[in-house]
Amino acid sequence: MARTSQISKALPAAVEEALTRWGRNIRIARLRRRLTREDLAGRIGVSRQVLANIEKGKPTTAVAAYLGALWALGLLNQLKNVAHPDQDEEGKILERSRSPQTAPKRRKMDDDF
Amino acid sequence: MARTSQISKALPAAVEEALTRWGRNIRIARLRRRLTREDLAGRIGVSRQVLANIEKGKPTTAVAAYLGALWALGLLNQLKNVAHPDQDEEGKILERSRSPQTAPKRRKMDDDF
DNA sequence: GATATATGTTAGATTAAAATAACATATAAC
DNA sequence: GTTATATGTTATTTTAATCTAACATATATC
Repeated sequence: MARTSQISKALPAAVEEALTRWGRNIRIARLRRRLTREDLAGRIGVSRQVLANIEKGKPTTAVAAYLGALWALGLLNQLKNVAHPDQDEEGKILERSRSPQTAPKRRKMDDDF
Repeated sequence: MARTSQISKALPAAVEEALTRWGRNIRIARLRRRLTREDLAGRIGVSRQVLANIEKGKPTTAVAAYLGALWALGLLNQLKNVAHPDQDEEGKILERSRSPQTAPKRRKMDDDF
């Protein structure tokens, strides 16, 4: 990315762990399918070095490369509901704790989806 | 990333959709928590422009920025088992279909975890 | 009306991500 | 042993992601 963000330079442990595991799992899925790095990288649309970085859990790699790997492996569906509002229990509680329509504090694009 | 990968230039529809939804959900979670872009961006460790890109689902943004956003919102746990081998039904079938130890086709780092 | 705040948008500079290539190593097949 | 393949590793070049900053817009508050 260049000018590497703070987040990528000082990774929270939980993020680092998630990335490491994610990469490891992608590697296992690739090997199970008997795909070489070059094969899978070609299907994803990245160089084999980038796929190597993904399997290492490199934080500065583009999100599309990671998702592309999952996609090429047929595992993307698992990500569909990440951060889905219905599953955000804390967010739901916070929202409920505010008087339903009494808070005129800047509405606008709360519901423009 | 620079020299933008193929994957980021010609996104598979499923990946684009996943990213768009992901960004949208992050935005909703942020608003529910009454956090400004600047606030959340600060907690993540990115500029507010990068957070804006995330909420738009930009494919070339670093994966750590996306995961950092989930982390800062307390939603990272949802990602823990992405591509987990135990949940990779197709991969498990493929592995089982190979005679257990009869295939000497390059073993080596199948199990170094 | 005026003010403050959040977000949208743009521009320039910095810096490293990604591509490509070459070479090394390790295993499998012969 | 040799050959072929997969992966690891390094270097160079290209390119754009991120930062910072400034300005515009829209809403909320006064």
